Amino acid sequence: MATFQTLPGFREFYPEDLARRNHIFRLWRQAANSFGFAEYDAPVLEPLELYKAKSGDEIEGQLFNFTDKGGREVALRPEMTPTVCRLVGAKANALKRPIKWFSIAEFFRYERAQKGRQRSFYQFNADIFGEPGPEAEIELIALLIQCLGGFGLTKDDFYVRLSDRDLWFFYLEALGFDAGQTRELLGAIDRFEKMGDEAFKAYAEKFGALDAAKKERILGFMQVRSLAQIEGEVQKLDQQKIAGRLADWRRLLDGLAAMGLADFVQVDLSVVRGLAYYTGFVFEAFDRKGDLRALAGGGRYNDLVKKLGGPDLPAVGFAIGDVTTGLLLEQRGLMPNFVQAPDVYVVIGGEAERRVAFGDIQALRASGFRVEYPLKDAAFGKQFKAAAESGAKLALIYGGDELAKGVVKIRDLAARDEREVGRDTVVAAVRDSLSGG
RNA sequence: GCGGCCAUAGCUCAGUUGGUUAGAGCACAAGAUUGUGGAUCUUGGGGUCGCGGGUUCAAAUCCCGUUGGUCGCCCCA
Repeated sequence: MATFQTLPGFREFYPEDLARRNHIFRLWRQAANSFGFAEYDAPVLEPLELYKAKSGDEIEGQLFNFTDKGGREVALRPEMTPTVCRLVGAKANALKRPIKWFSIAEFFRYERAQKGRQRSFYQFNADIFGEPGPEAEIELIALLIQCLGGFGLTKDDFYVRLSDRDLWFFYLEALGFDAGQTRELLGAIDRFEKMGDEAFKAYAEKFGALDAAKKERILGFMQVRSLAQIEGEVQKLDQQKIAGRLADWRRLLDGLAAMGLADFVQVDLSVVRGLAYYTGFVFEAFDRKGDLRALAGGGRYNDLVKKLGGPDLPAVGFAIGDVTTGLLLEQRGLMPNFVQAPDVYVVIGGEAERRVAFGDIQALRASGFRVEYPLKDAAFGKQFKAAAESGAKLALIYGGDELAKGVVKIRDLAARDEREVGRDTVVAAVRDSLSGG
């Protein structure tokens, strides 16, 4: 038993694990590139204050934070949003609009691990700054769908639930609730799916029992699953602001439909997301079977850049995690089995043959072939076994006979046939054999 | 921060009412096999039975604590 253990919730990536992680990262990066997003990165360690400024003092309980040797209060980053707001805010006037950025990075949260959640995890983050209209949401939701669809996941595997915190604000305002009550109610709506009626307890304790008729309307609004239903619910309210939101909803849904993504999205006003800083559309991606936690989440946060000291800059973004994505791909059999087979395995007779083979091995590797050979002398039988197990397509045989004749034997391991070529033509012969197969 | 379950070899696990030197399969390594294949056979390395304490003539086994894992609650950026 090892004396030193991995810290709780932290992750080690053995080669097979890293191959899976790289596979996920590769497709995310490909998706972002095809959408014209630019990649950035930033420090893992940030001032603690950055997160407190965004989320409040309570956040400290969820952070890996400490005092550094210079007396600074610091924290390992639990998310990218405040950081990217700072980066963009600092240069906002010099950046071409729209600003479309993404990153793939590791994050840390001091929480108990559970299924799909570790203390260390990776997230793909994509954000658009400087675009106030729903065109930014169209772009991001399309990218989110591609970030899952790229693996072969279909509309039967996952979907994106769409909602709108602004619409909720206006709706509750029209029902006569003030801002404080509205915030509390949005928290209750967020918890309702899990807790049922219990979710409204906190509101009742603060503001007194919820009027039964209004509660009915709130529960009814949560049931809304289409634009037509939104229109039906709000037309009686006759509010200018709500009319504006409806126009944005139409543009958003029309745009997504025109991209052929209508089957991936579902209007669902029961989603509000717990985060108070979201200001408009919010969305979450879920496994259709529903046995995993959220795959991805995001929304509009028009006030955050300014709140963190930058200019007044509208923004939308989302994040998608590697843990839940990996679980879903495993469940659906979409995680490829990664084997790193060499092109060529070199079989070496002995000391003299090894010295000759080394020259050719170097030449083959310099030409881009993946070449392996036994580090120590071994019986031919064992070497052929190793060659077969390695998955190599070809074996090159450097034995006493070949050396004497100035040739190399090339064996096609699958076809089990061999030919001899002159030593000076080995690279060309290997290239020929591999391209022919 | 709170609760349920779990912990024996790298992995999956067996281990009798507490009783000799803790086992198997897989994996790994060597040999059979000094010029041809993923098989087979033989052999080998690998264990503080998570850790600490207690009960007992005797503990992998029973008790307490602790650490870690896992699942859930709170939270979820």
